[in-house]
Parts: sequence; C-alpha cells; structure tokens
Amino acid sequence: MDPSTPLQNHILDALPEAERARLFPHLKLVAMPLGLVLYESGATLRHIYFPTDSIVSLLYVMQDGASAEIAVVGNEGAVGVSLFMGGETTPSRAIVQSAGHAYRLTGARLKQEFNRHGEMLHILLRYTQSLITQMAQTAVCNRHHSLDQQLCRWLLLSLDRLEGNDLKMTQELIANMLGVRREGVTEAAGKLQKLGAIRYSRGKISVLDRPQIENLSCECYAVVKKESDRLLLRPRLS
Amino acid sequence: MDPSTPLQNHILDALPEAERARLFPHLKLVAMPLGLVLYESGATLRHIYFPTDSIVSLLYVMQDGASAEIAVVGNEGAVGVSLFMGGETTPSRAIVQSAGHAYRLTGARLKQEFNRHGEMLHILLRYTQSLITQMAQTAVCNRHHSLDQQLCRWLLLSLDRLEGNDLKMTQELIANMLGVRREGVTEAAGKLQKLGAIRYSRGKISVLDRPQIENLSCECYAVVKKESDRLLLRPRLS
DNA sequence: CGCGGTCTGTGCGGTAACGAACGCAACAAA
DNA sequence: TTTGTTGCGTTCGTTACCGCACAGACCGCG
Repeated sequence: MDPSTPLQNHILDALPEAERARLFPHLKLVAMPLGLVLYESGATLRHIYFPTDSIVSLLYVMQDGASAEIAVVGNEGAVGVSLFMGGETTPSRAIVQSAGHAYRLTGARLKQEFNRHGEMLHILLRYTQSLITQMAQTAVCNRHHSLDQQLCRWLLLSLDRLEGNDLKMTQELIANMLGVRREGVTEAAGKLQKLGAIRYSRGKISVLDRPQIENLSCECYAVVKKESDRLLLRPRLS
Repeated sequence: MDPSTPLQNHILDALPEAERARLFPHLKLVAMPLGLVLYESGATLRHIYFPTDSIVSLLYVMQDGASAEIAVVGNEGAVGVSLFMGGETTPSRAIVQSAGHAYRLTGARLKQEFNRHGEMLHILLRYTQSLITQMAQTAVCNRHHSLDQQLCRWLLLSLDRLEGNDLKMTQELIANMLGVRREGVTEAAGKLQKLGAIRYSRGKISVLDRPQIENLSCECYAVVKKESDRLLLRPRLS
C-alpha cells in the first residue's frame, strides 16, 4: 500500500505528508473482534490504536462489577492517550464495542514521534481535548438525563463512527455501556421502535429515522459533536 | 520575593530551577474571591491559573440552568488546560468555589513556555491526565453512587485542597456542584452530622471525623486520589 | 424436527431522588 | 427593635429506575 492513500483514521489522515511517511512503515493494521480488551484498568499500555472501521469503548468497571462507559472512540481518534500524556496507564478498560480494524503503533514509536514535537503532537493533544469534552458531558448526562435520552445519545455516538445505519449490539451490552439495567434498555428501545425511529431484533439495530433520534436526545450529543468538529476538522489554529 | 521560594502550587513547585526562574517574572498573584468566574463556556481563555489556597470548580451549566461539577482544581493543578491542549475554549465554566489566591499567567507566555518542550510540558500533560481521571470517575459516580456517598467524596476532594478542616460552603452551593436538590444535601448532611462526622451551621462545615467520611464515601475518591498521587508526586518517568 | 441457548418482553414491589411548598432560626441592615 | 434575607429542616405526592422473576421468541445445531 502507498503511504499516501487515506488510512480511514482522521488523526493519521490529518498528518502532513512527511510525518505520515515516517510513521507509515510502523503502522500495523490489526483486526478488532467484538469484545477484545485492548487494555485493562491499571495495565501498562503497549500500543496505541487508531480505529478505522471499529469502535472502542472506554469503560470503567467497579469493584462490585457494575460498569459505565466513559467515552467512545472510533475513526476520529485514538485509544491509549495516556501513553503520550505520560501516565502509561489508566484506571479504565478499553474494549471493542463494534468489530472492525485499527492501525496499531507501539508505544515506543509513538513517543518517538510525539517527542519530535511536530504536527502529531498538536493533533493528538487536540484530540485529547475532545475526549475530555466527551467525558465531561458523559458526567453531566449521567446526572441529569433520562435513560431514553441517553440511549439516543449513545446510538448517535455509535452511528457517527460507523458506515451505514445498522449496529450489531444486544440490549444487554448497551445496558453495560450505559450502566443501567437491561430491562431499562428494552423499555427505552421499545419506545423508539414504536415511534418508528429504529428497528431491532436479536442484536441488530437499524436506525430508520435519525432526525427523530436527534430530537429525542439530550443536548449532550450536540455539544460533544460540535466541540469535536471544532477541534478536529477546522483549519489548524495557532 | 525570591524565585526559589515555594509558590504553594504543586505544578509550579515541581518545575526545575531554570524554568521556574524564567517563568517567575511573569506570574502574577491574584485574589480569587468566592464566585468569581474565571471563564465562561465557550469563551476564549486569556490566562491560566495556578491556585495556591483557593479552589476552583469546573462546572457545566445546561440550557435549562441545571448544573453539574465536572472536576475540582486546587493547588495540585491548573485551571485552563485547553490553552495548551490547543482548543483555546471549553464548553464548561470555571468558578471559584473557595476563596483564596492563585498565580496567573497569560496564555501567550504559557504557550511560549509549553512550546520549549521542557519539563513544563510533561508536568502539565501529566496533570491533565489526572484531571481526565477525575472527570471519568465523576461520570461513574454520577451513574452509580448515592447522594450520601457523593457528598462524602465531594467533601474529601475539597478538604484535600484546603488547610484545616473547615470549609465555607452553603448546602445550596454544594447542591449546585453535585447537581442535586438542596433538600437532598440537607438530608445527607444531616445524617453525617448525626453520626458526628461533621458539624455545620449557616455556611460553615467542620469535618470532625475524616476517617469516617472516607469510610462512607464510594471508591471513587480513593481511585482519583491514588491516580493523582501516582501521576504528580512520584519521581518523573521516562 | 426438537432442543438449548440467547435475546427480548413484561410485570411487581421497592426506593432514591425529585418538585413544590412551607416553617423556622440566625444574622444583618435599617 | 423591627424587618428582610439567608440558610436550614420537614413534609407530601410523584417518578424514574432498580432487582427479581419468569415467559415468550428467535436461532443454531444435532
């Protein structure tokens, strides 16, 4: 493959030619099967991952086994920011939520590139800020919004990171992500289905009416989306 | 004042002699009165603040006026990380939660120092990671833990950033931070008072039995504290 | 075809937090 | 001393979500 073809990951694609060429030989395209754990809470990260057509959830799992999603990462970002932030580990778990692929880079190579203080550094830092926004909004959303609204937000976040309008996802798994009961998801999803906004059966959800979902969602989705676009799509600042 | 005296802000104090000396002439010690808004949602940041004896809350305020605290910053950190992360703004508000002082640095000077890629960069990035941890844990806590537990967590976070065991804070303000009703705080605080863990009246809270508060708190406080210590107190890595 | 596992639907009692309203006490200013 | 303000306490009905239990529906497989 030619180093100049798009890699389908926004961060890699945003790199200037020289940096991309330098990095390219060290990128390894790997499969990301559903449920694969990229890193565990507290475990030292070996690689950073740049998803292409996969989605990864950053999940916090509590002592009693309950869990909550902190953020979701797709082809707009990277998994393993603590590698270049300096901490090497985080108290959360990264798990593949939608199967696909990702480019993988060893921690050492990443730090090498990061320490050249080129565009890679700035892009990664801006991405990290958008990740921070997503986490902050998740906190707010968990505090104030209903399960129905949160489900809509979650569907939209996933949809934005996928081709097409279908996602393979059981209600049980969604419940794990949102940190709620499976029955709660059944009920909320049932409402959406009655409204004709989605259709689902046995682990496959088809979004039929995205505008309606956006309407039913809380402001959190829009805030994150807007901030994310501002940080990552707009022409470089400073 | 001599540039080598401790400044009572962990980030500044952790800088090597040379960087501290370079920065010192540009630091301005400013008063931080209760309620002062350091920046509004979406507004361009002019300065970065390094609190000494003050505490700043990062608060998200929703369209309908409801609010939720995202993180809290004291003398362990800095307010305005989006300046060096590259985004210049954030969708949250920074408001002084406990009066005191802070060192202030213009955004331009900060970026100048940051772009020298010295120790300042690494310290700020590690601090940012600890901030990320705090936000993530806030999200989890909002999802799964009771108001009582969250109040305990909040008290501990504040105590860690203050001298002594008293905090000036009405139940109404605490409710704003936690994003709950004032009555809920009254009830939770009443329980703590009955247990002899705290005493309060008219905006002054005295913590009498900190170990008990730690006991009643959820795991979230300990997780954040531990990760924060790891990132900021331990000898420099890599 | 029948069997077993996975996924979804539903119902029921329990509870934590909500919204609203009101009362009271401490303090400050007039 | 009165009056207004601020901070705290309490009550009541409502609601969203929980935990549990079980039933049906769909799918793959022998």
